[in-house]
Amino acid sequence: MTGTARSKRADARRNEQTLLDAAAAVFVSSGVDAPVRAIAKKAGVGMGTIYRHFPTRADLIVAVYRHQVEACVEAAPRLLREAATPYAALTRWVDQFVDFLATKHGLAGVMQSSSADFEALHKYFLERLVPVCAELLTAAVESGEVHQHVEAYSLMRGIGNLCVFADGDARYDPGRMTRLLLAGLTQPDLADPG
Amino acid sequence: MTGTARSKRADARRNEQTLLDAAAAVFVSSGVDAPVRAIAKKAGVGMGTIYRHFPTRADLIVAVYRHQVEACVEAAPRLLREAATPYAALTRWVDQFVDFLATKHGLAGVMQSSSADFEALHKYFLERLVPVCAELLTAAVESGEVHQHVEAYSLMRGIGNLCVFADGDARYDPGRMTRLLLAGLTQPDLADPG
Amino acid sequence: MTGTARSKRADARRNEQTLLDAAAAVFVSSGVDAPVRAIAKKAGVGMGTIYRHFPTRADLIVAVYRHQVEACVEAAPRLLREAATPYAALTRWVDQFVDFLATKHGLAGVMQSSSADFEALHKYFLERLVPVCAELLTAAVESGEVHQHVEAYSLMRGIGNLCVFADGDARYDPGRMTRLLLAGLTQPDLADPG
Amino acid sequence: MTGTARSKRADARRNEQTLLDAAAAVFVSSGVDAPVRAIAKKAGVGMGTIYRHFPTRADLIVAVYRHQVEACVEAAPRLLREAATPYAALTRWVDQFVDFLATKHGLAGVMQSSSADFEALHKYFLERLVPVCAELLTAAVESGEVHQHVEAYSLMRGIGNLCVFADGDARYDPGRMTRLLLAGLTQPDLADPG
DNA sequence: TATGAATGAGCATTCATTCAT
DNA sequence: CATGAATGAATGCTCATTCAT
Repeated sequence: MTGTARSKRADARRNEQTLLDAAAAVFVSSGVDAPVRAIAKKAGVGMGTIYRHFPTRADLIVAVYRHQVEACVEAAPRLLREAATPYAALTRWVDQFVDFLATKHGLAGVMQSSSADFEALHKYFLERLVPVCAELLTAAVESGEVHQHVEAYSLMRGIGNLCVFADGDARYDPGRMTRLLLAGLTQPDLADPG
Repeated sequence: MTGTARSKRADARRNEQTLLDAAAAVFVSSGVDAPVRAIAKKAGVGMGTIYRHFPTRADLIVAVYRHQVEACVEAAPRLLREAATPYAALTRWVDQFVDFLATKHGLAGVMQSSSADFEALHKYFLERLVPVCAELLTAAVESGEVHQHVEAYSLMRGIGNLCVFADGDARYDPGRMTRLLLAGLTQPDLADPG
Repeated sequence: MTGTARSKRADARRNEQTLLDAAAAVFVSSGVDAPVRAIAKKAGVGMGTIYRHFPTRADLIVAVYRHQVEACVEAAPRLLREAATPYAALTRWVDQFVDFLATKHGLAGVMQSSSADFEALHKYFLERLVPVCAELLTAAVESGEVHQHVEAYSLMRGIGNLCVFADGDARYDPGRMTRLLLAGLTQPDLADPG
Repeated sequence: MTGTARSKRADARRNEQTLLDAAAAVFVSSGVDAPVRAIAKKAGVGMGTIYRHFPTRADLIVAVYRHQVEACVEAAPRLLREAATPYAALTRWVDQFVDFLATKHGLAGVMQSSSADFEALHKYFLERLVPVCAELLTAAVESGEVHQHVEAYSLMRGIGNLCVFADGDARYDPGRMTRLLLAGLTQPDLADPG
């Protein structure tokens, strides 16, 4: 009995992983808005299977990226310990996030979408990442490295945006751009030119 | 005959302006992805008329925003003359561009898109703006204000990205973000934390 | 110009009639819930054409049956004038309505549905028919022929129900049943058997 | 062995009752068209179990309502004995049937349906009830109370129809309507108004 | 040249039914 | 025998695009 249940669960889990892999692949090539049919086809399953495992698209997207988001969350304390300074930790943390996000076609957009369909996704990303970012940011302010005030939410949004449409364009380097953005934070004051 | 032809052309021009005004209005309320039908209705013309004047959506979007893009292009020399420094000119130029872009629901996204559908749009924006941006950037480098090397193309893309999904989110300020990005350019060196 | 417009309108009108005929035919064979695709196919048009002419299913159903409903509405005064008594007028009016309704597979059901989708339909049928029925009923009460009190709404619902699933069953005669129902109204009192 | 078999059968019966109770509950809240999944969930069993016990939905519906249908069947002789007259017995019998049917969301509709899916259901209801109704009707004719000729089949269909869409509409009373229908049967003659 | 009716591909979603475990 | 995961047909609806008038 337990054996049967266990093997079924194992099957389902295996299948779920197949789904997540397929979805990840399709998201890369067609964006996170890719047709459910396309994902199902890639995974070699029926559409119903997708809906069974992930009732909403937001659920699927969260599931696809959860590991990497959690990895970001978990990386922060370590970076804060290991990096030379809080600002260095922030920089490396942002690097990691950018490495994750830059190739996820459309994720940045949907991650901050206010559409009801993506409510859960929006919440998940922000709830997990904003506090971590805030911690790093605060530490960097307190260490005297960051002089500009920016809300963690706003910074995350900016970083997310810098990653939009980044894949497939060799001439655009989101990592470089985020580094510059962070460098801007260290500026004592921004002269007002107008 | 000439008179008729002339007045016909005048008619056509008037007509086209009506179209552009209508499109601009609809773009504001429904984004640049708004159904052609909606634009035609707003303009009080048939859909065929829109297709006649603007075969692709990219053509229409370019036409709608051409004036403002050209205004950006033309503003650069003046800013370079009038601003206290080249960097100040660059900053004010970027401000102007952001003011334009940030409120155009969906424009930033579509402008950056590498989708074949928006090829023309993408090209137009970059062809017009990148050289101007390059000029300002070069001047700011030469004045010793900007220390970081960045291609104008890359910077334009970054600025454009910072404007994505900006409207409707009171907590995110694309102007502030672009200022920080530009501030990053003035940094003598970016310590490598990893 | 007028000519062109006129011919277009004529085309559209012709087309609309084709649509209504097709819908009526499909409603008979498959009920008023028939797939839009089926109606479109029967009419030899694309689905979009259906949606263009009749944005909601309720709109389509109303359009299909409007003539007959209006015929019922208009018949009442004449019947009241011509029939021997108000009760006779009521009877003949109900006969006419039953003749209309009995073959309209599913119409009775949807006509009284409280579903939001059929709101318009529901309202149309009841707003048109209940007042007429009330008039006939009142007259028959005042003439001393009808002794049982029944709201016109309730009677219409009952008559409608008696027509459900009537087509295709030779052994069930909704006309006969409604006659009996009406005959019940003339009864001075209903003994209470329990 | 016998003991095991017996207890297995007892188990099965218990199980089946659980299913029926669950189905009845779901039918009340979601109608007799409720998804199989919902019923299985309510019963705490897999969907396969439902299919094993009741291969078609009609089988399930029949099983759910069999007791009440049989109660109707069995009530007739008693009513015929106890009621003041055969017509009174008929009236009370119909009342009982209406009380049963009117609150079974969708049952009346499906019971009357000639759809192949519900063939078995349709047949069961009519085969059980028509003979009983015929008996009551004949008695009432013979007692001189009923003057109108109606086949029991036709009457049952009419009564069933009067119960359609009855729940959820406070302004429609199927009991009242069936009483009127029966009252119509007592009428000596129906004048032909045309 | 302008109009807008018509087309139909494309996508989301639900659920009856089957069958491997 | 029971379970419930998987399948995929069915259906509603939108909108870009074409083309007869």
